[in-house]
Amino acid sequence: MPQTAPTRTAQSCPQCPIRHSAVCSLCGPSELAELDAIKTYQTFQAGDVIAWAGEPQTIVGSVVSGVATLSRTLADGRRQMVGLLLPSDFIGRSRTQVAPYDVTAATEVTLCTFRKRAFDEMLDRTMHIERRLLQMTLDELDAAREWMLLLGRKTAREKIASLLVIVARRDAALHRREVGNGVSFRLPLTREAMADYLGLTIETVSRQISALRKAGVVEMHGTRDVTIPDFGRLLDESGDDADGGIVS
Amino acid sequence: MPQTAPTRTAQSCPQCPIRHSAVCSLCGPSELAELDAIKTYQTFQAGDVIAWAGEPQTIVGSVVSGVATLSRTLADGRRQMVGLLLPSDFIGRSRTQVAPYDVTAATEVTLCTFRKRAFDEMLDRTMHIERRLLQMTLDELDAAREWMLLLGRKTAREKIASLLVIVARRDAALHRREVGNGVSFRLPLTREAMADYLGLTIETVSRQISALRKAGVVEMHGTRDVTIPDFGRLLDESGDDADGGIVS
DNA sequence: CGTTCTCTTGACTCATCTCAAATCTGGTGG
DNA sequence: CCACCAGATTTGAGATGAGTCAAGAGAACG
Repeated sequence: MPQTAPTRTAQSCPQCPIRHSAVCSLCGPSELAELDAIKTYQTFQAGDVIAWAGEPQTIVGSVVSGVATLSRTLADGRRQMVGLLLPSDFIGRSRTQVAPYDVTAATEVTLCTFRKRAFDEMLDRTMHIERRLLQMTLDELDAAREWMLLLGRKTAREKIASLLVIVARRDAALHRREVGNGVSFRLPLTREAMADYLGLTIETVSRQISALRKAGVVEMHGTRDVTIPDFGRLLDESGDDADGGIVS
Repeated sequence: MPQTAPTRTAQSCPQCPIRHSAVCSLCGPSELAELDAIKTYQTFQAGDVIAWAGEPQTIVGSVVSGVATLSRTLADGRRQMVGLLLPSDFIGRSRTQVAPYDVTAATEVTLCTFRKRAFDEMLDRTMHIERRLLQMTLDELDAAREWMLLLGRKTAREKIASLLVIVARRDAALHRREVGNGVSFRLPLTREAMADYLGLTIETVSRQISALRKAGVVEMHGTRDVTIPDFGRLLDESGDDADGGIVS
């Protein structure tokens, strides 16, 4: 694994793309200035490991752009992704030393990182960061539980369809569009990453994508670009409650 | 489902069994008095539904004794447990209206519930409750992710062994003992609840327990009481990193 | 244009599920 | 105290979805 050193750059908070959804989103101007003083931007290449499970925690900060993954590995090499980190998501734990997960860049990833000590001290002084961190952690917990339902009870085909729904929705949200018939997007994950995400093997992922393609549920252009001609059809395939169930 | 009305009782905070681990554990005497004023104890019978997914949220509070479960159900009835609520765990979400999960009493459960409005106001005024809630939510997130690894990558036999390890550890912690060879405990879950927890069918749960019994890994006395003659052996069967990996 | 990696497809195996029946357990009323 | 019942659990036999192993087809890259 060719671990390249992260690139460091600078950028100011007010025009930050994640200003209104990241851990700093409840902060006022003075708190923002404090954060500004302790932050550094770092960019990682796709495939780079940002943090190893069990190693002392060196990084806390937000994903500014790109996709990173959290994963755990069993002694014999079986691997399960347990989190997907998208722009504005927070990496690392305040007030603890070791992360129990591998953090890996799935695409090129830029992070806004904070000096850990200074960040922890700010947490103690202000309640805005901590409050936002709680909201975000609760959202992560909901996502993790939705994911548990997928892992425990869905078929391979439903898992693939569910993943496509998630990526389509996120992509639409990022571009401030509605998901609808004919949406196109690029998969930010390799087949292997998809398999790790869904608790499947690469071969099964590949077969189920082919099956959905043959059934006309998705159209593939090359191996990463997807078009969904009928989004409702994809939703049906995902196995989720058809009538929306809990609208979120 | 014979839904009995919960029993209401009273108890004072200082001698509360979960005083030092619940959401109130960082609170000082004055905050504790405030909480005391807005709390009510409620007891539910095994099998009672404490909250339905999608219904307006009526309860926020802590589990004082007993075991409750969080679960989600797919349109066609497939069911996955997504959380196990033990004494001191917090039920409900502040500042939101609907819970996305069914909350069910697995055993007789006593809750220390708070008036929602008053509780939310307290959250805004003090930081101790919110801080503790963040710690607890992070712990829940870690547990959820560990669980995802189990659901996505472990075999049925490993899943059963893992569950037994978890229950044995929790039971030992509750009685302030070490887990060791010869530990005994009672399973707080039916076979069906175990199946929902592990993403299996009850038949597979039953078969794997029988297999572990025949292999001498566990001894069963009746259907709920378990003895583990060799805890290390059970750990091996759980598939987790043998050398402890991340010691937590 | 090879080389190398990723992805797809095929053939076969096996773990887990499904359907069905037998057995056990705890509770109830006689 | 015992017989009986309903629900929970165990066990069996067969079906099947996903994994494994192996090979071939595409893409990406120098």
